[in-house]
Amino acid sequence: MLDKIFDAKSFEGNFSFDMEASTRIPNAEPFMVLLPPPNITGNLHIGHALCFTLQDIVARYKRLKGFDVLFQPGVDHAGIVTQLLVEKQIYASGVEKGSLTREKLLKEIWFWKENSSGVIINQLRKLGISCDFSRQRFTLDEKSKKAVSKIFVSLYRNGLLYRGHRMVNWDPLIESAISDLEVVEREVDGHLWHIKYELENGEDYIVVATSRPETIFGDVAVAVNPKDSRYKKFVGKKVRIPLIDRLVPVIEDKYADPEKGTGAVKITPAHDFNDYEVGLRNKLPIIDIFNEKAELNKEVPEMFQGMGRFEARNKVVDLLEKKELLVKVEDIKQTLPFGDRSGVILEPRITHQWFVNAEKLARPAIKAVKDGKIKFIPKHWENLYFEWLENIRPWCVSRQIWWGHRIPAWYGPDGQVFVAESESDANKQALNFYGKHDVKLVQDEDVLDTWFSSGMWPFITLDWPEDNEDLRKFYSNMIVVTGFDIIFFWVSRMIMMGMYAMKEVPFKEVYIHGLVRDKHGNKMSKSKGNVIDPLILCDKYGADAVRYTLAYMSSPGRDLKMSDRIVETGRNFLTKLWNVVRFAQMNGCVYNNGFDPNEVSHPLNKWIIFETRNTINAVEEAYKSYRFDDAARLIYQGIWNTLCDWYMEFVKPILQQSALTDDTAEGYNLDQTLLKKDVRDTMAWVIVQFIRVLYPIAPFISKKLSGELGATEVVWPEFDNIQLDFTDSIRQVELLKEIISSVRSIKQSFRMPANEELNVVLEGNSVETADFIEIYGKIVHKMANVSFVDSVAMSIPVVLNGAILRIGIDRKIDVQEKIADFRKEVANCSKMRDAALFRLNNEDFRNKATEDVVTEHNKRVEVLSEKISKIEYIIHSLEAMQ
RNA sequence: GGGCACAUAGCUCAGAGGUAGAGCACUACGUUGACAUCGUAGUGGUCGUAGGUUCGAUCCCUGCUGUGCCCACCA
Repeated sequence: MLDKIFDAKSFEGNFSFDMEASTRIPNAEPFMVLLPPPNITGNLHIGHALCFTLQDIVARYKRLKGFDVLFQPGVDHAGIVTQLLVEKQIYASGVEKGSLTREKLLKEIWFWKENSSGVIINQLRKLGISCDFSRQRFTLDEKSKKAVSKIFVSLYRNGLLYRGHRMVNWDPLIESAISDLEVVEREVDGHLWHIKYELENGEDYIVVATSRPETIFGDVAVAVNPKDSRYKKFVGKKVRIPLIDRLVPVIEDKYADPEKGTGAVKITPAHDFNDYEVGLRNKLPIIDIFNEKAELNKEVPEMFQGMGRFEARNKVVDLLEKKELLVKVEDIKQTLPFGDRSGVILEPRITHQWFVNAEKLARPAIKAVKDGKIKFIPKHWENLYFEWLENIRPWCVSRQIWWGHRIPAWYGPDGQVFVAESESDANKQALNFYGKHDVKLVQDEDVLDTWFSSGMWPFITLDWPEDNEDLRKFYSNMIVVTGFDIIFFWVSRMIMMGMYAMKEVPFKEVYIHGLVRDKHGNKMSKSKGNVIDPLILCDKYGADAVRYTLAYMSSPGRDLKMSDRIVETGRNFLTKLWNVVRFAQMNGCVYNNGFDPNEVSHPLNKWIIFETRNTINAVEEAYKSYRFDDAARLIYQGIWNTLCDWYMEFVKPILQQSALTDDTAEGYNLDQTLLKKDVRDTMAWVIVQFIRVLYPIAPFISKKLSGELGATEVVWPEFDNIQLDFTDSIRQVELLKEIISSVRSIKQSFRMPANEELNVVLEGNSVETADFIEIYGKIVHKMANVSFVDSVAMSIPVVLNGAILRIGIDRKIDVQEKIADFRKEVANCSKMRDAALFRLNNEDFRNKATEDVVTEHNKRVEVLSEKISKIEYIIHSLEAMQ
């Protein structure tokens, strides 16, 4: 027997789903859920909890539906983030900055990884995520390394990957190139300094506006627009760069915008993307004035060398002012590029890097989605996907850090590049190239962008390039569930890489979930202190409650506002379910494997079977279309509003001997014991069906309660064999519900105590009144405290659907208020009826509306008319009572 | 500058071309042997705004306003 107190902690810890996750169904239809590998940098946050819960629901649902489900887990090495984190720790422990070696760092990170991935796996278990942990993978494990090298070499040989010397976004803190996607634009306050550039002969000057005066040392020209008459006279002449007196030409270039600044712009090709282009167009030299930390290098006057860029800026401005070369300073808002990981302002920098020709890889990836081979849910995210891929630029994949996939390229002493899957391959190539053995090759120091390997995750996890059954089965039979923020980073790259390596889409569906926010709708962040830890929530309310709540709130394409309060809704529901099973147990309900719903005879049982079947069919539709919110809601309503509020109350008189009279059974020629058994079986059956469909969302409690009821196996409910005729049962139960509600409502509105015993008369012809009273009399008595009689002296009449109920009263009651209510209702009904009539009188409506709608309108008018005349009759009789 | 999404009850959100829904909150009553993490009955909305399409629009289309987000540019 269940405890009175529902305590998730008492049983959730006892379940491990590893076994069932690794139990596969050999010949069934394959289905794979690709878990986005969490970074090894930290704990799981509430966003992970949402993402993983939703995919776990899918995985469990598919398993119940008989698919061969592979739910593949893993963790991501997360290059830059991890390295920054571990470096920080090492430095904090007293190691001096320059002294850290590659070997030492990697050793420390591997140590960190072992610990961290263990923590993550435990957190996944706690959340009940049913991955197959025996197949855990790591984006930097040996198999991944092989696959990454193979793809790298293949892309290189096909001309889709190359080494180039060009301008990239450079992070001076990390001291590495980063990709365009890792750049975040932020608006900051800045200044625009207007600086005099004097002509060579000193007779005149041009004023140039810049937000970066420290870069004047890298200036190689001043550009003006060819159409700008103001500066015509300067073109072709030379101006003097302040402070260093270098002479540079004034050139014409369309890039100079007469509207912006002063219309004359200084050109610094080494430190600005636009200037770089101008430089190329005009064959200007390139003067790089920064080192990799964005400190000024030997190209600048000695007093500036080694200075940081911001310090240099102040100094330059200072000197300019002293030399009266500063015309004015404007305050401006400017949007600057920051590194998303380091948080520092980035520098454009010309370096040697490896690039992927993303434009070519994007074409099949775009086509796959255009052709509908991959569907985004919700669909509108496809726009974002197309927008990005259609304007994609070369993808810089090399990083000047140590943690990651080392680039499989080797250099000869003359700089000759040998790209190979292994060092021995490279040596072979070198032998071939140089024609001699002893040429020493040096491997590229850099590593690959983390997303290079993440993009291969769908086939890396299936042991590609090894040909195997799982790879053939599961590749392209996957779903990916993830947030919109990594559509560019991850989803699109998986599609590009997948189309390239496998010539086929990796997955057919991409479910994009919303962002979890705090209760005010703010983004969660450590600095705001509004972060909700899913594991703390699990401790407080149980993992099932957290899962249920996340599912309940996840309507497609919408963000979720999370709070403890909302999780209570989930917890309360599970408590209710717990008590449902407790009630069933107390009344001897046990799941009976041989129970046949077709055999039940009591209309209450037929009715609840009907309701259960309908609801669960709807739940199935919801799961199929990934409407987790609908699924959660439907189960909630089915259990709480239908099973608890009605059915369980209906059958109490039957289950509880003392309240049972022979009448209840006799109407159906049933032995009391048989009827009781019927109800017990039905109740257990209904509860078990609901528990089964709840299982994907709340697996712990479902397992526990299912077991308590004696249904050891969780399988998806099947209703195909139910052939019952429900018509009469539904009509009767609907009337029953209406009677009970009406009596309760009348009692409340006249401020009668709910437990006051009253007599009622049922007048009507929709069902056989006598039979109805015989079957349901006791139930109505128990639930509404009224007894059916043949007549009453004084009564308050109530209009039911197809019947009138007279509620007997033994004293005069002020019915004025009630009369007013009824009048309001008449007015309401009339309004609705008139609206329907108005349409019916409209020829266009009759001709153009569908037949069903017209029929429905006719029916509505009829029903409303009847109702109105009944209410009017009631008003009349109430008035007579006064 | 280009694009996407959203706007429904006090709050959080579902919803459908044809009679507006839930949970929470609120009001009143209630501890009857599953459950006070509960029960019963209520209150509460011209579905952001202006047009258009339609027999009919809260739903479809367009403009507007507001909110959030993405991309691009900035001397």
